[in-house]
Amino acid sequence: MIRYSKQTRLLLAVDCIIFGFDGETLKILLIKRGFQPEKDKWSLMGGFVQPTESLDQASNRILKQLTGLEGVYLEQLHTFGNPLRDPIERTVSVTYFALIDINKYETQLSSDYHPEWFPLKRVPKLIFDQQDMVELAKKRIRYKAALHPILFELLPPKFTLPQLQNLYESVYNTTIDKRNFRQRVLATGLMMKLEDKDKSGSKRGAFYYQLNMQQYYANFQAFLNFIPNPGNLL
Amino acid sequence: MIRYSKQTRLLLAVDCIIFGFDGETLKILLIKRGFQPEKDKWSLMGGFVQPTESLDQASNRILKQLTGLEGVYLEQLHTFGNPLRDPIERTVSVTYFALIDINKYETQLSSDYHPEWFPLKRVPKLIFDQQDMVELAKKRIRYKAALHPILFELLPPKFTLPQLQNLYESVYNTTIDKRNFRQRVLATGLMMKLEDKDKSGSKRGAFYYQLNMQQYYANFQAFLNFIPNPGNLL
DNA sequence: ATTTTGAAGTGTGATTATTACACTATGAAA
DNA sequence: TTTCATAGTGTAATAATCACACTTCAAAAT
Repeated sequence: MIRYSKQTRLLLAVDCIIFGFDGETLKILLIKRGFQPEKDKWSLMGGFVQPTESLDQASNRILKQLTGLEGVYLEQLHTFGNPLRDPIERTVSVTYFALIDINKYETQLSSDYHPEWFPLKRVPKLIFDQQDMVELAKKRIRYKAALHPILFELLPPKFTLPQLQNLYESVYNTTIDKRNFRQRVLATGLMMKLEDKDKSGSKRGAFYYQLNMQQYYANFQAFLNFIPNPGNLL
Repeated sequence: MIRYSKQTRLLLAVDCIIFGFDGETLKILLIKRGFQPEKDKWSLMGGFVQPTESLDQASNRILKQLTGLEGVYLEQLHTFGNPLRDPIERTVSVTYFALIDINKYETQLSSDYHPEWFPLKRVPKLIFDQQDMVELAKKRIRYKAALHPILFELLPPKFTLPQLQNLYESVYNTTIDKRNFRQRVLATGLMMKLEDKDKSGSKRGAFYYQLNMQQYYANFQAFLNFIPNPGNLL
């Protein structure tokens, strides 16, 4: 086999920042690392890129390994390549962030990794430079969600407007006027009102909505304004 | 030395998409590839990541190698890792895009690589998946410039408003009303009007402006609207 | 000297988007 | 039938955006 001689080869890993929303706060899923170094420390779910797989395939594999989920929102975030980030051997890490419906996850939990959900404000110390990865992912999700309807990926297929508002408020750590929020999001035409209500949150019940997938895909790249004064909040 | 045994190591490269603006059109800088495979074909400037350098260091090194420039705008774009993208040996490429002042470049040109500027509409066939890299870079620059004042990086320190407008019009392949454009950009407070004029473009001459760096850094993350209806143009 | 020329520069009114803000409706439980 | 907690609704004021056409300047030509 011909090779590019004299060049250094190195390890390539993929690490996933997995976001979920429990109705209250935005959380990320961490595992207890299963091997040395830093064994049993809290860590992002990750793994080495295998010889025949692409980076997207690797990240999907890793996500499925932990959550059992496929076909979820997964986007490449950034590649971290500081030469000393892994003390054992140089390893470059391509990070992805995933947005999953926390309910779908809970039923298919793979417990090999002792995974746990942590609210973003209470993320434990992480190994290597994973703290930076999480920070960057937080920034990115806020940035992107201010303009594009990605947060729906965190909700079940049927959701209520109060749920959606909670989600936005928790992502941006702010409060939004109910009337303005409803007007704003309904004006996008992304949501269809359903007949039935969610009665879990109140006696009166709140109407369910679901995404209009046509509109969703058509408008995904448009600059939608989901939150007031987004620039102030990032 | 302890290592992660049994994992495959692979080559890591950095490729740079270098943008410049000549006053007329937005261009990228390409080189004739100096080694096999695909020797002498048009290619992005790139190189392998060296054992002791970070990815940012590698991209800066590569950019300097070609242009002689340091301290220019350089941002990580995306990492391409399709296992078959390089036919010789698996090589993952971390791409960066650079925005440079084309005038600064011309004086320090390194000709070892037979570099040439190509208008974005007339980019020749590129090797491997570099076509995808360029497409993505184009999208990213449009996306980002719609919200953040990055295009100033393509202009000399002193520039005129007609120049700036030309730049925006050429990036978005559109025309913008002069009055609205001036109002819009001056309202950001990013620019300071200078005493002297550029007389090269007209008899009357256009006033030079320069960036107010305070404002520039302070407002960089804010969502500024530089072009009308950005969502329609991306 | 006067005129021509070509780009630079300027202001306003109409439309649209955004914001602030407070009460009523519902239905279960007490 | 009253209480309670959350769901749901409208409007007016303000701000942002858009469309649109003429004047100013200074060099070059006459």
